[in-house]
Amino acid sequence: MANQLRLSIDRSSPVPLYHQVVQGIEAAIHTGLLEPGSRLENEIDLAAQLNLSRPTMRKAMDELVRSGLLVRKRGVGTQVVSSQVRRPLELSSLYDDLTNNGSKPTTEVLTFAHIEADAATREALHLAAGAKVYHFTRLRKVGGKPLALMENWVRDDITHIDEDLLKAQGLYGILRSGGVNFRLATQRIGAMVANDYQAPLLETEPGSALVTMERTAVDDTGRNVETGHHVYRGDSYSFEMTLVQR
Amino acid sequence: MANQLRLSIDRSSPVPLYHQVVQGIEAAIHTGLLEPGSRLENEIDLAAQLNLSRPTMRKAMDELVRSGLLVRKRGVGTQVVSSQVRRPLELSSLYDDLTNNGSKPTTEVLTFAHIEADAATREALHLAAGAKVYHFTRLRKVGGKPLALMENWVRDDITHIDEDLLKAQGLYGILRSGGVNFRLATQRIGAMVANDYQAPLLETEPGSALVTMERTAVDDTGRNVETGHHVYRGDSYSFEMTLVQR
DNA sequence: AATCAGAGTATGTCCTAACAAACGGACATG
DNA sequence: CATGTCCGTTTGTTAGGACATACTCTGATT
Repeated sequence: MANQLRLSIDRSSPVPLYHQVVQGIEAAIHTGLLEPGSRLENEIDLAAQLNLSRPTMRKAMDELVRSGLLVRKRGVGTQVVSSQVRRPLELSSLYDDLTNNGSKPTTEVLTFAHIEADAATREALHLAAGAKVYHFTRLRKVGGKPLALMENWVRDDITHIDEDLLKAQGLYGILRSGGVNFRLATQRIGAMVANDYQAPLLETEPGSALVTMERTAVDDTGRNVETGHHVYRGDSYSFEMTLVQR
Repeated sequence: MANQLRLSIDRSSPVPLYHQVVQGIEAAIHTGLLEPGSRLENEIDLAAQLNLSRPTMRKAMDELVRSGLLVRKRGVGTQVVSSQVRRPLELSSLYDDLTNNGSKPTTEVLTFAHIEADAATREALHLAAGAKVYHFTRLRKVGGKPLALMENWVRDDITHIDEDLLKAQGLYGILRSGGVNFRLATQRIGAMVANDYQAPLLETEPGSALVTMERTAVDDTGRNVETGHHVYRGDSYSFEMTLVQR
């Protein structure tokens, strides 16, 4: 089979070598140079061809296996699984997802307040009694069509937030500009039916299906930065993801 | 801070050393020995204490970072993020999840057939025209209460399937016994409202919220083994997951 | 001819070693 | 006093080697 992968590695680039390999193989798979089901050469030969050490090559393949593009079998070899693997659910905001997608989302800020956190919020954000948070609800539209109704609570000791900022960009963009490095988030996805408050805002009927998401995000210092409760129109939004066996 | 982690490593065990470290640290975090926010000793000292090399220690920490239990920062150190991290959504069946949870699910097979695959199924499973598949719908209950209504299509060239098998165990269990090694799955989660067919089966009202999931699973040979469309009662099921920034 | 053992191959695990880069605090300088 | 620079600490990247283990295929044996 011996696919000729003519990857080029730039050793003067600040991008780590293993990551250059990841990008190269990803590109080869997406452009169809490496077809699903085809076998790659063995790690040692590939490493030798690129003048890389085996650990570096392995680290690259590890990432590709984790992301679901490759499959390894001991004693057999490494195989391309699929060309159309979705990126695993990313730690990104809806706003980022939409703009990356070429859409132009708009945001309406329905309510905005700087208030003392209630018990549930203090619990979610690990705040002391009396701490204050930003609380706001937003309506996100794409192409003039409402998509999501979002309610969030954000610590106020990170960066200043106001209505104008929220109108102009996504929450995660604001927080990142404020120096937050997100590390992980826990979220829960479920379903509910639209109530009399949600339905007119989302321009749908009470009783129609909504996808719900609750999320709490943590930054690299271990602070719970943000928690939110979002609902999406069920007829125009769903969560797509790839699960990889480990 | 210097937390004393008294892990023990068994070099005669078939369990890889790095995985023993993962298990040890996981246990320490869950038992509260390592509190959220506390800093671990640096990699080199930890490795030395256990008589391990630094790469081995790093590989263990890599896994813990990926799973969201730890956070690393160059020049600073490694920190415990949270003790209550959910396992990332696993490549497992609902049946496995429930039995691991201590519940005792029951399964009713509503329909069962061995039929020629329609166009959508051939597309999803990458089958040639005329290929046959198993097609069945099941109702899963826990504690006598209906939870999920599941419709699946499965290749017939893997292992024999019949109603009795489906009644006794989960689909993934059957397929695994038949020699299938699952590698990855793509799935989509959304919402809908119960229709007149679903509602009575799930013992709920038409118009109530349902969580929907569509999934296609791939095994280690690259075959698309199974595809399904499931609906869950929105008031008793949701998907929980942890997203990790990479 | 069927079955089993072994060789070959590829990934899995583990080691030592070194340098790079980012972070934070201490210290020196204006 | 404020600011910038340097340095120690810690993680990030890369190399090269060694042995273990699982799988496949082939050849020998029964």
